[in-house]
Amino acid sequence: MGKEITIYDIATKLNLSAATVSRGLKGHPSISASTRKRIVDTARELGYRFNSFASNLRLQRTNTIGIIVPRLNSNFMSDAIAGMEKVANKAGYKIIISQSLESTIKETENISTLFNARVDGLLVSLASDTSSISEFEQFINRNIPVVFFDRVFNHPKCPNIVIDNYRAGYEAADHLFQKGCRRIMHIGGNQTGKVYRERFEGYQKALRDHGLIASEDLLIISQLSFEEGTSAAVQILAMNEKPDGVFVANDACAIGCMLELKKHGVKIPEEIAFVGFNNDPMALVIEPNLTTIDYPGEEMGELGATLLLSLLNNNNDDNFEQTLLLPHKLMDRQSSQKAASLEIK
Amino acid sequence: MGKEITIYDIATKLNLSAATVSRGLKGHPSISASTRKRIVDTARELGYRFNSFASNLRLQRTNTIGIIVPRLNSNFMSDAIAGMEKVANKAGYKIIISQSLESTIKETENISTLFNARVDGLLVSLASDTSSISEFEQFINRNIPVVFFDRVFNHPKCPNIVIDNYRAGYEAADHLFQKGCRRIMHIGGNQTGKVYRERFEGYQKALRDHGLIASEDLLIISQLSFEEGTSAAVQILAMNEKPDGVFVANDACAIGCMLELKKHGVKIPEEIAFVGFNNDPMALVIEPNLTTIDYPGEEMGELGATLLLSLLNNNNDDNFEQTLLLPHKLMDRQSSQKAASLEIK
DNA sequence: TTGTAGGCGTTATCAC
DNA sequence: GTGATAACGCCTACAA
Repeated sequence: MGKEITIYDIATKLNLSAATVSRGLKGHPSISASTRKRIVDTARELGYRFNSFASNLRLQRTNTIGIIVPRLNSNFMSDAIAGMEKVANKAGYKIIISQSLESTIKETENISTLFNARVDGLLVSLASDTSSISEFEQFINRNIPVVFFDRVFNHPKCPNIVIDNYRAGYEAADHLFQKGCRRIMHIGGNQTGKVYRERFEGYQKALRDHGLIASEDLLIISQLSFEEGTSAAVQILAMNEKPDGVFVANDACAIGCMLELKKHGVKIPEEIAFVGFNNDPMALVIEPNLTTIDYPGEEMGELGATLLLSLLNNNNDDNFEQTLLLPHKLMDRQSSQKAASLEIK
Repeated sequence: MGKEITIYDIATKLNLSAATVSRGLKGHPSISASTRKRIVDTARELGYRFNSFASNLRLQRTNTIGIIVPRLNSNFMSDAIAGMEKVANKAGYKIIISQSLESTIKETENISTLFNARVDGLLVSLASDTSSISEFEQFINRNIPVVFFDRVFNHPKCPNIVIDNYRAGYEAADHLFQKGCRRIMHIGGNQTGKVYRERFEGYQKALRDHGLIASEDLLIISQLSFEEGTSAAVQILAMNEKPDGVFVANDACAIGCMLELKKHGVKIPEEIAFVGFNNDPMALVIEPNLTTIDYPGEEMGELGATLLLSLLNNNNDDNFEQTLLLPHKLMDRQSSQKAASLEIK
């Protein structure tokens, strides 16, 4: 409640002008060292704090970047955000975070909040059923950079940071084939966005390449929660011709499914082999360990933030790669698992 | 790059004053419905966007709350933050998040960043080795509310939101005793802050109450990572007199330890029983499922944000409970586990 | 119901 | 090396 100290207060006390104080505080070269020291000391003494609004208002920028994600509380997202925070913080930027909770409506609200907050740029992973990015036009039209990551949307002005979900899906299914599976099932996510659709398409292609059919019976689409994994297992148990391999588009769901199958005596991977996606810590806990696609969250966040910052600083508006592919990696947990079980004996 | 539209542009276009436009946009009662409509329509037409700095500068508040946490990417934290975001967003507040990465130095930097960003209030979970909160005095002195959660610090002006770690530690150890354990080990975290110290003290008390000794041999202090769980297992395997029960102050570490012990043929819980802490999703994946202390992250976040907002709006500066205890719950996974293993047979 | 005027704190420009 | 001034866009007492 005590009145805030401004540069005028410092100026008055030192018989200087506010302009000089401002320059002194900023380390402007034209201020003598002794004056600068007096200014800085007095500022501290009086308990001065910089007023970033006034500065923002004057400079027309905020040093803030906005982040919109579907959910904050997933392993991948919190890693990604941790990476962004690191990079942004080091560069003197603050981050404002909001979550859409997978709702396009809430996403739209978040967009306009961040728009009004005048963030300097935006890092976005879309809600799963967002099918248009017209809401982002207001940013794009003003040359405020928007970078999509993970759940992306193609737009000539917006860089994308992703992994090659198509190839990863292909590799996952191919891996199961190489292990001898011939009835390979897929449990996939919402097909509105690109991510899960591409994983699915990669899976289909792998099956075709091996002369297998990706039949409808071998497909379940869900929200990929742990619980839906359990339900999927129930469906599998009821099937006449069971799959001998399952590629699940995320680990939590895969593990829910595996646990339920194991509970009913299904041998994994002998009877049904699994490949998941995300390399969730749980994948190393379940037995047998889950083979999965590793996918660098923190790195993706760092890269996204770095890219956004470079867009902010240079004006090379069109001088970027449209799509940045980060390497993913299939973590084959079979071999290590066999080694582990040998050790136990 | 196109010039920003201001209320003056709208005013000019409509032959009104800026004051009227300002009021119209805010829904001020003294503006006629028809005028308001013309204002709002014109604003939309011209692509006006509200300038929150100018408003902030004028109103001396930001509608922003700052959050400082040790790490963003833990289950508990991302739940807690998700809860805060929900509440804050609903109340029209933005959140700015920063992580200390368990470093008191970075924490101090974050504090001053948020101080300069002039957040209206602060939600804080401290770095594990922070032992003084003098850095927060600048907020407290200005009556900017600071609410601590999880990793808290007692200060007459700062509410704390926690669970009863002492009791939880007591219950965990007591549970092991009830299951028949008599050499009960503790793997605890950094003892600088209150959280892990209280869990440890609760454990000690339980042992004393049952006539057992909490000997030094039965204590390991670590950072509680998964990997340190593995190392702890190695230590246990090397012990002459092994424990028959272990209370670990978090699940990740407990599970790292259990997996390694299982790899070496130790039967869990028959030879060594475990109780963890956090109710991490992994606890339901490991076999046998891990008995653990459940601890509501999202709720704690919601409560923290709600409390902070109430402090912002009322001026009941001293009219709050110093410490809010949230209920925790010991999730006994033994019984369900036995049921599950029966089913499998 | 609407308008006038001044100020929130900083910084860039121009002058000295 | 330092100072005076105006401007950033909004809001609110006060006046009409």
